[in-house]
Amino acid sequence: MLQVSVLKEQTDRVLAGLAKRNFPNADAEVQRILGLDQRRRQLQTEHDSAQAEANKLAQQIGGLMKSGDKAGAETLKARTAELKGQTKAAAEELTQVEKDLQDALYRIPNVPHESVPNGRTPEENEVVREWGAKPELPADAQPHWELIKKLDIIDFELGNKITGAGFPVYKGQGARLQRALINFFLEQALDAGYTEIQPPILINEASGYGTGQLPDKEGQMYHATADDLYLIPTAEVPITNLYRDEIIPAERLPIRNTGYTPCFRREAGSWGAHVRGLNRLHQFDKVEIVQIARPEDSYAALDGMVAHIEGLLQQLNLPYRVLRLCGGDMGFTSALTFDLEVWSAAQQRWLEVSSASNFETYQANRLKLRYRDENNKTQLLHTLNGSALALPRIVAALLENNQQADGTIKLPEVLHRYCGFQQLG
RNA sequence: AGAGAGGUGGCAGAGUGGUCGAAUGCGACGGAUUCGAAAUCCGUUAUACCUGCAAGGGUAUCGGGGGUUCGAAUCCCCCCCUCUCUGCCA
Repeated sequence: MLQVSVLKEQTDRVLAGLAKRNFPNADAEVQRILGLDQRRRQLQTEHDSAQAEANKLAQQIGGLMKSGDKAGAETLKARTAELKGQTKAAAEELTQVEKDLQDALYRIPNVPHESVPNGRTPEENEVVREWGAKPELPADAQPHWELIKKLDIIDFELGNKITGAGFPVYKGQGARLQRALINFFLEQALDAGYTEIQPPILINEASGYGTGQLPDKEGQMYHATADDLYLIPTAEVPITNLYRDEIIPAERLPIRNTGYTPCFRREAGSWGAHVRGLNRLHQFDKVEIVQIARPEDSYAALDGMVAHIEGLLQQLNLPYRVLRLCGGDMGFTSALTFDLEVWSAAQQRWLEVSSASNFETYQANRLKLRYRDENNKTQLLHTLNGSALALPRIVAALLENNQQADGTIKLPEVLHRYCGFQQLG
């Protein structure tokens, strides 16, 4: 969430940013928050001064009791009772105001970076660059959902039997290709200086709030209600929450972590014509990269992450393009997001395989994730993350783009040593 | 899962109703001493919020929440977690 101080001191910038997101009623919401904050401070002052007097009286009463002055003590107690009523009333309203304030802040999305283009729909995202040539396919080329059936490497029917729709079973070369991709991605991240993390894939409620999945994306996560835990939608959640409530020593910055996890998304209401095959799943595999950086370094870090992801796609020889998301298409918590899309030759469309974002202090504020600056003052850090990469659509593009006339699939050379084979089929 | 013990500052560890935000030790930082270092000595060493131009002042926090009391780290209730033993188990 945003800091009240930012809303107060940079109101115009915030409002301009929210307009870029087409966020309704921004002005009224911000004014309401500033009003609540003012009331909060007022109540805090009232509470504190009443409590301060009560604390003093309690000491005096202690002294009187010791010296045996019962009557004097009783007199002071009467005054104490009065103060108690005051502190209690102030504390109760304070709790309510703080809750209202927090709820209101939770509803305000992050302020977009100045480079974020205007726009409401994905069509208005800015294409930053394109790489690679779209392949020429054989005449009888097929989409990946036909190829996987023919090759018998990914089985939706079986997944349907044991779990349900959107939980495919990877078999034989399909399973080995998954493992190979995961290893390739992890090794590449290690080479780039990231530290590998294996986090839990169930998280508690506090972690969900920390990175912003809760409260607004409640319905997107699978909820294990018996233990009140959530299945992670991305490794971002546990890996970033590692640093919740921490003050990081400056010399440890930036923190660069990577991790492979399965990811679980309910994707409620998002099933349509374009979600066949591997295009959208309830469970999928992903290697994530996460950075925690000083504010002044975070945009360079974001560029570095995008460059790293591009390097992966180039080694896989997948044509891709980099998009700078417009205000209307950006995630709630992000200040700037680059999406990377690969060309799916048989479907003749771009598939999103990665999203890299800088959240600035939006997550860090919830996480209470800080460091000490040169003046020894605690400051919020910036958090960033990106997929490097999500597997299913990579597999879809690899299959479609590399299908041969004889029905086999040629795999990019970089994967051979990880797979133990050079082609599928 | 059952029984027992316990959760205190960066760490270790005292504190069982009053001047305790908390002894002491270690660590860290600053200074003295030294040619320099070790040792020694002196000092500093949490976070958030309120107030103030500032210096400062105030409030809260001893796993979390609630309660008793003029006053709670200390007493009571609920929850969470850790350790030991027993059981179960990859």
